[in-house]
Amino acid sequence: MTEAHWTPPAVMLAVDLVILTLRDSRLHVLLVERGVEPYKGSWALPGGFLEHAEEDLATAAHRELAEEAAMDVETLHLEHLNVYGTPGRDPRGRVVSVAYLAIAPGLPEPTAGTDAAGARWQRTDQVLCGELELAFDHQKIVADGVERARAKLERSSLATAFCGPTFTITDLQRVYEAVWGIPLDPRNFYRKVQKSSGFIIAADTDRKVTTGRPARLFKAGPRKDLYPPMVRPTEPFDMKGPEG
Amino acid sequence: MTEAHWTPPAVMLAVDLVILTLRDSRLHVLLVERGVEPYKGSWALPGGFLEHAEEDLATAAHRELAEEAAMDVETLHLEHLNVYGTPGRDPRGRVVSVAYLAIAPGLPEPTAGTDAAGARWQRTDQVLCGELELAFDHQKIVADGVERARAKLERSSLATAFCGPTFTITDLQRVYEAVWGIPLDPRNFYRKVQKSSGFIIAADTDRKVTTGRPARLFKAGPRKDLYPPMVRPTEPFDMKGPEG
DNA sequence: ATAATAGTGTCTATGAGACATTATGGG
DNA sequence: CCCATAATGTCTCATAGACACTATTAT
Repeated sequence: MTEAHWTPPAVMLAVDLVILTLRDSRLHVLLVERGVEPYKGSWALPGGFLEHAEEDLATAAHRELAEEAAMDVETLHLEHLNVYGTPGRDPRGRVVSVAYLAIAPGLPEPTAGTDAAGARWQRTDQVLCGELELAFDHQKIVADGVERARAKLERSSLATAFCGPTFTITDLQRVYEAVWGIPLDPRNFYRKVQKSSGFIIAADTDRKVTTGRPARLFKAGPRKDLYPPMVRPTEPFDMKGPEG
Repeated sequence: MTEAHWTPPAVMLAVDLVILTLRDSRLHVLLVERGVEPYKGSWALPGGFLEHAEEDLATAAHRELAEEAAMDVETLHLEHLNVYGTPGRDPRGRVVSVAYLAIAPGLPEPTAGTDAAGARWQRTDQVLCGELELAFDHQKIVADGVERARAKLERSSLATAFCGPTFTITDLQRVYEAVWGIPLDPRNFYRKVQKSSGFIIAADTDRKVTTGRPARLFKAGPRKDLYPPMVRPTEPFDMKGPEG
């Protein structure tokens, strides 16, 4: 706003969604197959432009999710992830995309919506290593989303959101292992989680039926922020590595 | 993108900057006095609209910083903070603002640039408690920026960026105390920081002149991510408080 | 000497990690 | 009985927090 009667340039605003879930003890991300140019036929994150100038960003995110993947999860909690606005990232012109992150328990198999040729769950590790190439800069967006999820497991009780309404402590451990990508000791995990006051509380329902001793069932506790945090192991610093 | 020949609506894109620094061992944020409507005369974060449709967001942020606060800190590292796009947050129409966060050592007293009537450093605690009301939703943006800074001190070596090129361990402690808003034990802090490999390294320059024993000088080490993190004390969870 | 700040040592409680052991179900 | 998984206990080491003490300058 340099001049009095100058009007700011308009840009196209889009939303992109990183929907993470757990399937077969592996972290998956929701992808759609693009039905229109550009990148027609490529896999991409669900998302799209604002419908009208007054549409709320979160509203647009939910709408795109329903349109492209036929998911009407009104209850899905979307969290702002980042903004991707490098000029040239979209061949259609100046598009600034606001990325949202959602994390949820075993979601249903998606079906392609009106705007997409297909929709499916994809293992995040296959996306991160480049085994499957995504449209636009969506690989970077997925990487940011996964890293955010990893960090959130440490200080928040988010992991319980990956599980169903009730779960065993082993179920919870699987979440941490899948998202962090490392194995954890069951005994120590058990102690740590139970000692974290307010994290999980016993559910007085039946136990989980399985081979072996039946496990107790728990549900998410009232605590949202964990203290002390569940610190994830990191390699120590050796004062000479290229990074850290 | 529902129809084939439908074009997305255009929105006005703005950037806002949360520039944090330390003055007199207190956290301060850079504010400008608005010279134009709306909110003319109110204090607000520096920022403004994109100049043209192809301008990069980070470029716009640096430009606004120079225009409004006469700061030509090209080297200032701006980090994406959040997006504020609630319809109605700006009376001029649909404005989506991308907030950036920067953290730097004792910056100079700002001078009002071409677009602002004034510029000054303001204590963040006075902004957060509402003692000074800001334009738009800028109080919320400041709160988000401060919380982000607090969290970053734990896992990154960011605190050294608040200091000059060399600093004493006490200087570093003042940073943590000011940002976290709590006192720390000097002896334990000393041990902890020195044991964190790669965090700080001794500078073989002179010692700091002061009354009392002269202090050793250090400079930032190569390590960017701290492990184990410098966990900030938090009140324990009592299973009944309204929050946690 | 005294004041003032820098830097070190020591003690204790707690948590992390490794791993043995017991408990409880189904074949 | 054996097998599989759940749940608990024990040991050791590292760290956090509290705080006494020594060191080095200026006045």
